[in-house]
Amino acid sequence: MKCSAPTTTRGRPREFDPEEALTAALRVFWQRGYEGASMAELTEAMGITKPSLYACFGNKEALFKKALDLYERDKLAYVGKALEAATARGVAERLLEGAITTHCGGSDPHGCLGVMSTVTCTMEDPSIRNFVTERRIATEEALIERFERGKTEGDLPDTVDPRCLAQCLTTVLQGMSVKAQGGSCAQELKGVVDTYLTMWPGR
Amino acid sequence: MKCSAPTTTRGRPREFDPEEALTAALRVFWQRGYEGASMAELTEAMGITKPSLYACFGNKEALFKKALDLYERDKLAYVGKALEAATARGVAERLLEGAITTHCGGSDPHGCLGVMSTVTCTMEDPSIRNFVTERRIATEEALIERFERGKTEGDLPDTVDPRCLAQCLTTVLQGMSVKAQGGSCAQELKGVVDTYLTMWPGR
DNA sequence: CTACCTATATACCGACCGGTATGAAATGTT
DNA sequence: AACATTTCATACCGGTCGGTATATAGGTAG
Repeated sequence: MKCSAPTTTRGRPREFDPEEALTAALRVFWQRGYEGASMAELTEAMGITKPSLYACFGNKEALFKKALDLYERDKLAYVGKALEAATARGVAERLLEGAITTHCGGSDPHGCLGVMSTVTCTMEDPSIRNFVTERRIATEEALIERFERGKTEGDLPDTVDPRCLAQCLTTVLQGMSVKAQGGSCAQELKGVVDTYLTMWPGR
Repeated sequence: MKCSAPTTTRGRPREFDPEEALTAALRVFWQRGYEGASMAELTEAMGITKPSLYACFGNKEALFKKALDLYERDKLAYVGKALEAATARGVAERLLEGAITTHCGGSDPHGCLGVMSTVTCTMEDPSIRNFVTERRIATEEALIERFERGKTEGDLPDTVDPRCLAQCLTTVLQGMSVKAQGGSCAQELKGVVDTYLTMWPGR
């Protein structure tokens, strides 16, 4: 990978920090979407010129994938933590509250980059679409397995299908992202979460 | 409005049907989004040339608004019908099932044009964003009022807030649109709907 | 028929798109 | 000092974007 710092630095040293630049790029993609983010806007936010960007990150598509990686690692870390909750209900609570703070929080753009990409990249070239879809399916499968475990542990009634319950929860989470992007405030989403958790079956 | 047929037809008659053309434009917007739909693609799908489009519909933004009007009138007619159900649960059932057939149905593009526009037009000029937001809020308010009525009629427990319940339901509906656009099939959404309706409070 | 009006088709506009060629500047190596 | 290597800054590439000027074709009104 070209953007990783080689052990022996030959040639003119790079004048910017790739991680900082990638963080800036992530923010642009986050609020403009993949197509909506222009190279001009990206380079300006990253504080570098286009040739530097292409030399370090490849092209727009590769930059987006790296930004999405960073996004999942930093902003979606709460998902992994949520799966470690003691009960199925605890998992749902942590996911829903994490979604509020992450997608409706302080200085970051509202809404989920993954959801946004799912919606906008329906017709994009398959490379980037598959990249987004894989991540989504992976976390959903992890959630299903967690609820299957919860069912064996008595967290969920025998009547509920763990797969359907997991998909219902992700549906709510994705809907919350839409609402956040549409301008809903954290308080409004809090009401949705509380209502949904009241309806939640089991412990 | 220029595209309405005047009673006395002077000048060369138009060679296309504006409603048919608008239907074709709606389909393009539906699967490409507002920004993703190019004028070239639109004119080709509509079977007319660019000057004809501009003369009849104004510009891209005006065309999109007219298409969104048509969309709500034709494809979202089930929403108005759903509000006429006898009970709050009946309303939810009709909305959720209508969402499946509409957003995951046969020949039409998957997903909801309104949700898609909400997500993609976050940064668009305010004119089109407000246009989308107004529609969304209007239907949400109607749903809230319907659930408030349902609560007085005993459809809902005293413990639930009709506003929060309505917003929770719209969250699920919007999430279903995301899932449909992401490739989920009707059967998968059916599982979500069934699970959610099982959790539904009251009749 | 002539005058007038409107829709059509073609070609074009400046602006922006993602991406790159080019040459100078800055380092390590010899 | 001379060279190899890498980054930087500038200017530029063909293509597409939304939108339009222009001229012609097809109608009604008189």
